[in-house]
Amino acid sequence: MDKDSKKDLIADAALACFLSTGYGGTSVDDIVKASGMSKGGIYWHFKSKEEIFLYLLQKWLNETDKTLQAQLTGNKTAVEKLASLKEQFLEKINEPVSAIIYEFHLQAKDEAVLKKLRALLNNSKRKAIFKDYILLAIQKGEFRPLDAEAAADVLISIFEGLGLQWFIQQKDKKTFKRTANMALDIFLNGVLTK
Amino acid sequence: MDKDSKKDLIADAALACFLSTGYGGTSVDDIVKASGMSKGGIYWHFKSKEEIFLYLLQKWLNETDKTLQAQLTGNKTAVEKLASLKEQFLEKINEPVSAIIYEFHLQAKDEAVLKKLRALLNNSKRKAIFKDYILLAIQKGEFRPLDAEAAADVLISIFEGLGLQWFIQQKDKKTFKRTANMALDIFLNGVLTK
DNA sequence: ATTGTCCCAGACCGACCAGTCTGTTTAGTA
DNA sequence: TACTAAACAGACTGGTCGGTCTGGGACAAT
Repeated sequence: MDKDSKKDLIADAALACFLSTGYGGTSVDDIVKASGMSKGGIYWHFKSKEEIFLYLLQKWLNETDKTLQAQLTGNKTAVEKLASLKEQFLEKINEPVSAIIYEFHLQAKDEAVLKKLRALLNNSKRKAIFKDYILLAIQKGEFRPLDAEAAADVLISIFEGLGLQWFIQQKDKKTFKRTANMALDIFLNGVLTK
Repeated sequence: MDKDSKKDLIADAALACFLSTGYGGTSVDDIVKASGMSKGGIYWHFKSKEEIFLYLLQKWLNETDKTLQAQLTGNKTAVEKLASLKEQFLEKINEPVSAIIYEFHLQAKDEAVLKKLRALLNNSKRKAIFKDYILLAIQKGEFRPLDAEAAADVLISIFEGLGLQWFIQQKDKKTFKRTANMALDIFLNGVLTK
């Protein structure tokens, strides 16, 4: 039992709570119940609820970066990479992590906390991974020459937007898949060399 | 002074609060201060904080639908319409309404409230407006034939995603404009007839 | 056995917050 | 003027929540 295992246990329980009722909607006592620990225990490992969230976010960003890198690198074609990323995306679609980040950002009144949040998000390699993916595709002649940085942001925006649309609408998954497919179809049609 | 003017006065004050600190981050007392009214007055017009939010949301959705329709109908070309919509979008970008809706959705524990929220969102004509816009563009031969319903969702997702990216990152507006331009460029490149 | 430290349990506290209640003013009517 | 009901004002309440505090069990070291 390594040092951080208890910390992760608490964080995992907190994650489950956040995913179902959001950051503001879950009390520390909820995390107490979900983790099976006591309040004293939790506050021995973390100094505040916000710190739990930020710890959790960092973990999640790291993992996401890893899986993202796994999808977007290698010898496959750009189209294939994006398709496999889409599958990954559709599997994880029921976790409204983005919405929770926005929520946390909105209600954070302490400027220091906001600073930490921004630092975490900026430290994520997500954007760089997307950018490299696009640069490589351009280099290989798959994508037409374009501003890779901006295109990376566009791709991120598309996925974010899709995820949040799903979160709000919660219609049938078949319709949503159709929309996701259409999104990638339009995107690829817009960037592939003719 | 018509019947709803006071209601709207309260709602406007509440909107200002929500936009700066989110739904959960603003207390009814905040709205009291911002509106210049008393708690008794507010609760005479609204029966709960949630009701204020939903009233506000309805108002906002109606107005948004109107301006949207103004941008996306008429004799202009599809490209011109989208460009003017983009300008409108860039002006209003600092109002994180979407994020607040997600926040509200996340923390809403009462199922009845969620139902009302979904009903409001479904009653919005936004999607239909986008769909009609796309259908017309296809009919006029500007866009290639495609699933207008799905494409409408894609366009909405792009704008939503862009707005939330901006909300989180808060970098310089110039970079953001570049991204927004790139997004529309890619989209149009993906849907225009060749 | 005793001391000390790590890790936790859970009672407790002060702040805050949505909503209520009582009283008062204002506007309309007769 | 007298009456009524709408439209407030603001003190108050019950409950919740993040965080603290005290105590204690486990376990190693002396």
